[in-house]
Amino acid sequence: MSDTPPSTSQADYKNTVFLPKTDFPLRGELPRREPEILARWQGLNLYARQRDASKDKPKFILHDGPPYANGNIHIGHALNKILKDLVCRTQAMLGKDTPYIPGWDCHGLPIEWKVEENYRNRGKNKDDVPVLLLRKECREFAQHWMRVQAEEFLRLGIGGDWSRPYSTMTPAAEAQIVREIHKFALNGLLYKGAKPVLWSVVEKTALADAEVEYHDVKSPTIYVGFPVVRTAHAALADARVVIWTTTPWTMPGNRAIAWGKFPYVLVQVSEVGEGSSAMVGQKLLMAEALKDSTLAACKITAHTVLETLQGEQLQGTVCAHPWRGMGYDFDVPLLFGEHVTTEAGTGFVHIAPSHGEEDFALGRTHGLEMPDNVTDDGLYQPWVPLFAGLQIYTQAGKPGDANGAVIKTMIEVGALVGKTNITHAYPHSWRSKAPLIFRTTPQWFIALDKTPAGGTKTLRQMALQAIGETRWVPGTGENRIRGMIESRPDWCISRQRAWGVPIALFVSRQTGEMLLDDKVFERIAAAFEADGADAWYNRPAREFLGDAYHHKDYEQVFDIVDVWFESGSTHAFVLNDKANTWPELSWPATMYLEGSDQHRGWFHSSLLESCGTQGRAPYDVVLTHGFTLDEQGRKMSKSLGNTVAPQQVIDQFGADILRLWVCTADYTEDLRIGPEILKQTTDLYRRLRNTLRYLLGALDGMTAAERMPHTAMPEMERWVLHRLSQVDQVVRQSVEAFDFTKMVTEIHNFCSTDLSAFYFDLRKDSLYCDAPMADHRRATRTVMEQVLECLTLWLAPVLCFTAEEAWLHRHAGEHDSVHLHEFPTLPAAWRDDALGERWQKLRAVRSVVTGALEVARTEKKIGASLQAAPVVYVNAEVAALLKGVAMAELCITSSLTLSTDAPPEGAYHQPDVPHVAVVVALAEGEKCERCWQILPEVGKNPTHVTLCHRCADVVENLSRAAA
RNA sequence: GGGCUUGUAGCUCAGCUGGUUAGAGCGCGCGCUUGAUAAGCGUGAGGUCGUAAGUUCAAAUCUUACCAGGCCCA
Repeated sequence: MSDTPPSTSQADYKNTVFLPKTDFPLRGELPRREPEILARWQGLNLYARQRDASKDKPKFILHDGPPYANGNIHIGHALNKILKDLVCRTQAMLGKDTPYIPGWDCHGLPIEWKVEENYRNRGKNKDDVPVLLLRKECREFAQHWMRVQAEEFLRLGIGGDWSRPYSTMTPAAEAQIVREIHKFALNGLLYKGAKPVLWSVVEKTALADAEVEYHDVKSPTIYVGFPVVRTAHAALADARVVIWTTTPWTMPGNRAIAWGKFPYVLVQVSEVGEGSSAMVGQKLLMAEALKDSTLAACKITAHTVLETLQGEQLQGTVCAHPWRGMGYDFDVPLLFGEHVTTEAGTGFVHIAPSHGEEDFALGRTHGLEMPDNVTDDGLYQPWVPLFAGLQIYTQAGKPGDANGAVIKTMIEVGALVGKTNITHAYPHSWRSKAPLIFRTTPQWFIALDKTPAGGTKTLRQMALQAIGETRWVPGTGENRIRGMIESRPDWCISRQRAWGVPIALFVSRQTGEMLLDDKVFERIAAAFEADGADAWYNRPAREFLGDAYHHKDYEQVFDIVDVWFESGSTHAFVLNDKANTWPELSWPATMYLEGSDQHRGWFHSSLLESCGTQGRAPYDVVLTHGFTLDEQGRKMSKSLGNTVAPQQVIDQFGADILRLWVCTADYTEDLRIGPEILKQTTDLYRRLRNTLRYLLGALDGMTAAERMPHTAMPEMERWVLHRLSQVDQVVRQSVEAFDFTKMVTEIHNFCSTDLSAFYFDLRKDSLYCDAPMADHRRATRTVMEQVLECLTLWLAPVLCFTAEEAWLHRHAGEHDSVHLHEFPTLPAAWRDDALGERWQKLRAVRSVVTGALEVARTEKKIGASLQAAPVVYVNAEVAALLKGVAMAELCITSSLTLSTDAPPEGAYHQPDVPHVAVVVALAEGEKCERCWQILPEVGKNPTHVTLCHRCADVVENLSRAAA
């Protein structure tokens, strides 16, 4: 090295190479950096600036489905909110105004429970707590979790007006909800009916399904013979129809017997065993399939079969209640029951319409009486003959004296045929652990099959029509909700609870009719507007009733409305709100976007509510997503230990990783997440980040003067621009279809296959070694600048933090943000499909060369591809394709020879690329110290003996410029 | 039990109305590079398309059953 002039030392040549230079770090360190970016957005007041900048653009209104404010967010919440954010951000970048007002669902049972639990822990009984105090604590509880969840959503990068969210518990919301209820009262769809519910006599309240748990208990079961009094079938004239029940206490409520479509037998008892209740000579009717088990249970040891008949033949048969003449003188008809099976019992089911779901349905169909036999605390009502005042369950949750008394009376009248015990699953309260009873209670309903006042269609018909007029994404959602709306019963909207919006009505004590008076309704709504729904509890009734009515004539309804009715009304108090709190919104929403469970939930209730009050759906598009599962496709549960918490992902990887995960999975189905999938996501992220980083480094010092017009560019640069326009098209189409998977896949493959593995690799030589203002290099940097711009903008909705970081490295503006820009509008001239096809072929030829190089590498003939100087044998057609193409540059070899001669024996070729064969030779000459190409010319330049001509020129010019 | 729905390489996804040896990216193995370096390039190995019948000249693609999941109901 001593004879080499200092100015031409290797180290100095290295300094003349234009390597990528950027402060954009290789590693994201997202958990640390994202909060800084969030703080910057807050400082910029970004959301407000976005709204301001887009206020004249067409609106895309994504109405937020309110999560329930009672705990930290889980991965499902994260998925939902990220998808919403993706929709809003992509639509905004397409040129729409996308105001987003997040909301919360605040009323309802789970919160009420939690607050009650706090009381119990302090040794207090919730019944002793004034209702307004309870409601206050519920409100504070919900407020707390709203704040917590808002922070968590914000951290995910969800853009929205977090300073003005909506909630279902503001006075304005509660007032509008009550107005919506009144609309249903006035249009005639609201009515008072009855419904069987699971009732706790200990807590003196109905229980929701979620409050019920099942435990095995031992129950007395009795076989009772109902004497036939009228029949079309002569043999049955003096027979008894045998029913079986595990709840003897329901016998006073019996009003019918149900049969099934299977064979029955009439047997005559000829012998009974020890302790049998049956009597010799009795004729008993039971299902053929259950004969043996029934006879055995009733200890009937011998019998004769008198007759076999089909269930259908029982039509018209009527029994007497076993206690006829003792206050139970009504007829007990035999009716067909869809639910009757031969799985257990006798094939006859005792029907007590007040004490069972199916009993109730059958009773309604046939107009059976629904006696109100049981008090709130589990006693027979005073008017129940024989049993008034007896107890079904005690206040300790133990069986009372009712069952025993019923059985005793059955024996006395000779109706008991048999008695055993059974252990079976029975519903219990999950709080008091007391057994529950079915009890039919008065409730408020919205009628599905009634035409509202002034309308021409029933609510069900309107809803079905609205389903057809809505765009469902994916399309399968339409079937699902249609099936539900077609078959659902009337909507029961009342709940006997404290934490919610009361069904603020008055009912005449005299007629039972509800009071329908606009003025009364307006006073109620005005009071709610001022004080919230608490007004219903803390103001006297006469304040609402006014002078026209006397409060003693009316009963005030204190049931609260189903929370689904409330959330189903959000469109009314958010999109359409009277006070114009959110003037940027409008009704109906462009889109509702929730998990697929909401076909039964929010999509459903919003549809019914809106059809009932507005005659159409509150949305144009409904997008649904699946559920998050673990990597094995199992549902996540704490007990399985397979949950993935969003907080954990954010702390370990960053929110952008979670956002990218959403974009790699197909959200129309269930999505899996777990360690391996997250690792894959970080790998994808790294590729995207590195592509941005490389471009930022390559563009170091880029100036406008360097830019080159499209038409002056080399073919390869024009090909890249063509690819940009293709990707742009896919991105836009994917956004229109809400297909973010396709969008991200396209971008990622472009980065990987076209840029990193091809274009960047090939252009390193020009970028690093050409003179700064060489045409070739200018073209490269002009294209790279466009590529960076496109990638940053396309990725902005997905990697909202990383894209911002990249954007600011390129456009250092104190007040700028990538999120204030739209997708790039690319010149139509960039699109060149012929060029695209041509380059596909060129890359195929290239793949034969790289294949050949790989063989040479394996044989240790070469290491780097620049050591090679392949000879490529092609036919005339391929030769024409390659004419004018710098093949050595394309293949990153130091030189390359084309030949149309026949390839020698053993030349490398690939079956998928015909007429191309390659023989790898070593490049001749010395290695240029600067560009590393091996060329014969190296050593010929007296000043720069280790450089090629190009590099010597560049270095000369540089040192001249420096001097 | 009912309604809707899913099952393609280790992972995430493409495979249109049935038609040549089932594709991509990532990961993995091997090699190269050390001037994108906790990066980059090349190359290779991975799938009897959940299982089994059936329709058809031909099925991942249509039908049925079964198995394993998911959501909602009962």
